[in-house]
Amino acid sequence: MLVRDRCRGVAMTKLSGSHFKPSHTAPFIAAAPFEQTKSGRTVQLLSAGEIGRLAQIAAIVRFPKGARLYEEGEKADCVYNVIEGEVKMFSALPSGQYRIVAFLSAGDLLGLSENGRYVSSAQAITRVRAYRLPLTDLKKLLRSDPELEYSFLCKLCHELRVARFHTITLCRHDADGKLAMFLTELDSDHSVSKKSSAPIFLPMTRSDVAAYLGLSLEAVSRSFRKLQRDGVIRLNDRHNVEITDRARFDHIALPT
Amino acid sequence: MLVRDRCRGVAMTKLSGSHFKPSHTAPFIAAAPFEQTKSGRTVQLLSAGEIGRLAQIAAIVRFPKGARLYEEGEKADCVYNVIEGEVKMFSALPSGQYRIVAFLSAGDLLGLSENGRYVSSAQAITRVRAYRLPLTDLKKLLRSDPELEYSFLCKLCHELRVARFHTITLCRHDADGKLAMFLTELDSDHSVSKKSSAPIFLPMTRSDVAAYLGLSLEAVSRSFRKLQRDGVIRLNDRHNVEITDRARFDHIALPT
DNA sequence: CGCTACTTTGATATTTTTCAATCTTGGTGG
DNA sequence: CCACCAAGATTGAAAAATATCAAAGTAGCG
Repeated sequence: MLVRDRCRGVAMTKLSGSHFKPSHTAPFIAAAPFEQTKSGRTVQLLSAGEIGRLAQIAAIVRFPKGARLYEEGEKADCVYNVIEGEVKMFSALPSGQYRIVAFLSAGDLLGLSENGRYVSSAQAITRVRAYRLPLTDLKKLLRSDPELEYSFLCKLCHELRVARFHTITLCRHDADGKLAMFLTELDSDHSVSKKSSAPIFLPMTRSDVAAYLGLSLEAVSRSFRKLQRDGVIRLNDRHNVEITDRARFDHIALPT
Repeated sequence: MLVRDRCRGVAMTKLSGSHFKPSHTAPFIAAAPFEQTKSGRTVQLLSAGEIGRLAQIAAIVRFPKGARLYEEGEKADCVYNVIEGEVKMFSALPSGQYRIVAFLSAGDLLGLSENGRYVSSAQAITRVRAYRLPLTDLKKLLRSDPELEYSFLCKLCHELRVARFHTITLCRHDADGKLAMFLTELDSDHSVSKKSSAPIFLPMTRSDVAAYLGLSLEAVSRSFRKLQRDGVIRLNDRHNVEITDRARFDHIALPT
């Protein structure tokens, strides 16, 4: 069943429990679990049953590039689970600038509120597909389903770790180091193997990187070029970076 | 029943469900809830029943000033709920420096793990009293008690918001502004009313403040003195600050 | 094909870091 | 009770880095 979301005019697919498809079109929450695992990487936290129950309250929504999922201060009524695409979560500052507090992609949750209102804004960096979970339904479901709730708990722990690690990146005072740590972060998201030499995809602009790293966009640009001049990375194009000298790169990315 | 913790040699009190006392000596988890509230402030998330069930698996532990609650990389077996005192959570860097990712006090949780190991170290800044919750018991309890689990969920959301706000503080490039935002953070923790002119207590050293704000300790010291020279704050002693010109202070603390 | 948004590059100014020395303070022990 | 000691805090001067301002170059999109 396809319905039209009156509020935002985006296409929505209403799911029923029996219709949802297993892998790419089912709720997916990615995180590193508490327990010891062999891979040590992020995994799908949801079991088949949990996916099914979540699917019953979920609707698929699509956002074109640049669309706002929600605005800071707006009344919070939904949580989103990203299926594909990239979202930036940011706060606007009085000066007119903005700071990005997180980049979110497949398997991530956003829309967690405080006092009934969204704490920051969310905007699609690329075309985005996501599950929309009405807050009232979700709350009811979580309180009746400890297993599912536990998965959400793990996911939040994971996000907390990521946010706290981000603060360590931000404490650095060298732009090259910040950028290298940022690239490492992106790299670890998308690749399972450590020694990935596959190009890293950066959907965001230099401005966004700057707003995430607490740098001016000029400093970001200069660092990209400097790392390239030094033979540490190669910029295939603005949004595709390859690490050409892993040893030197890792050395720069090592927190100082 | 008083038992001795063999691992750390600290005094422990074993609680039984019927013995726990209601207010200051019962598990306490502070956070701003999702829903709209009148105060908008952090509240005790736990109901009487939840407190009781949590108390059954909890033991009170005491740590002298400077004691380590746990070390980064250590096998994670317990979560702590701070009753009183202040704890710093930090990561050591290869250079020998350290970065503080969070200060924790009454009502806070710490010890959340990844892959069965603690992600950062925790050290008592003052004398600390806390509940120790064995991870296996806690997990079992949470999975059987959705209401309690929901409270933990809210707490994690709260911590995530705090951590993300911290990144906005770290993006500033002026030491005065960072310090003012930090003082605001401390102030909002401890006071319910906004126009508190009560002195702010800073249990941590200048080094700790620096490690939290991504500054050198000299810069922190200079900012304290500068704000005092300008009549914005007054340092009663190293650990007690009073805001003497709220308007100017707020202006400096406004994110830029 | 041209416009617009994004990126790059250059020169200067501001700020903090760093290194070094001195000063305070809180605690200890005689 | 006082003196001493060591950790923590402050201050100064110089060096290093990014921010800022300004201008020109690219690239994607309609």
